[in-house]
Amino acid sequence: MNVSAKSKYAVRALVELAERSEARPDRLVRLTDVASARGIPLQFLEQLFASLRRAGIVHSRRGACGGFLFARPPAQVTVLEVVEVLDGLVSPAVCTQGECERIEECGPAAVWLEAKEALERVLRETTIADLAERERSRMPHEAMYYI
Amino acid sequence: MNVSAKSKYAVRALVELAERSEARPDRLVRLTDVASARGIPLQFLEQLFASLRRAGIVHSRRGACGGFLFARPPAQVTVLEVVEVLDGLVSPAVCTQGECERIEECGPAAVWLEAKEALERVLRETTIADLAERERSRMPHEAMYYI
DNA sequence: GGTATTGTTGACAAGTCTTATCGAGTTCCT
DNA sequence: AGGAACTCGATAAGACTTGTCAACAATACC
Repeated sequence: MNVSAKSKYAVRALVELAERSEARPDRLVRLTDVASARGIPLQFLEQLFASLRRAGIVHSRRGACGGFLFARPPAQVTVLEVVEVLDGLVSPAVCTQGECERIEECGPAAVWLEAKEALERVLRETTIADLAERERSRMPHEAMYYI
Repeated sequence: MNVSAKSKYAVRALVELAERSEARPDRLVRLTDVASARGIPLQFLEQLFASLRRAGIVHSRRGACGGFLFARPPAQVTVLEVVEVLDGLVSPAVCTQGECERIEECGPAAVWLEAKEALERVLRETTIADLAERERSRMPHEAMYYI
């Protein structure tokens, strides 16, 4: 009953990406910078962003001056979406017995389903932009200059 | 982001235990019977019930005519409690960085915390007795006779 | 064009978690 | 005492997590 390190890393990295993209909309963001800013193993982060790219959450460009940027505005990327890409479907539990044909009558199954829906609701209502906003309002960065 | 098979097995087994204890309050329930009734590997179930016993959820007696019974009424045993005994604390995520001293300002951490609370709320509001009740009302057992 | 820079891909590996299985030990009824 | 029934610790296969490594491909800049 845990969100994996993958999802946690990815959410933090996407918040960093959102901040850097907003500060310098003209250029792509290198993973090297994100990794060192947030203390995430670079080569692990590359794996995560490859998945995010395939899922259509970010775009990338190779080569010098390459990097990543959001495919959609961060306000349209929910935490739930990120978690599902990296951890698979969020479903606290499915019936252990494969051939359970009376799922409708199964008390335990109903609880797991309710739990899943409560969890999804929370994660779906928060976007990457929300998190970036929260971070900015609570931790005004001295080193961040607006030109 | 999954409840382990341990918890799912345990909840189902506890529901069975509640039903059998109610039907025959005078005698202890053998795990052999629970395991075969619910299709749970017996020796795996023994492990789970050893944990439940240490956690004070059930009592046991060894030897002939031994078995298990609830230490408290099933109406006072929540699903959350069972899951926490078997799966550990239900916390979707904690900060990946061990030495994160600004937990209060961390946007991502707040989301994980909210998710955790939503999940706990659902699991805490359901008891084993509720599940046994649901099962009884939806699946009236032909073989169950009330004297 | 050549070269440095940057993302892409796949293989691999240590550690941990899950899901059991086994056998010896312990307790209690008869 | 003897045996039935439950208890407990050790062990283990397999999957998953969390990374690491190395070779490769594309792009910009000189």
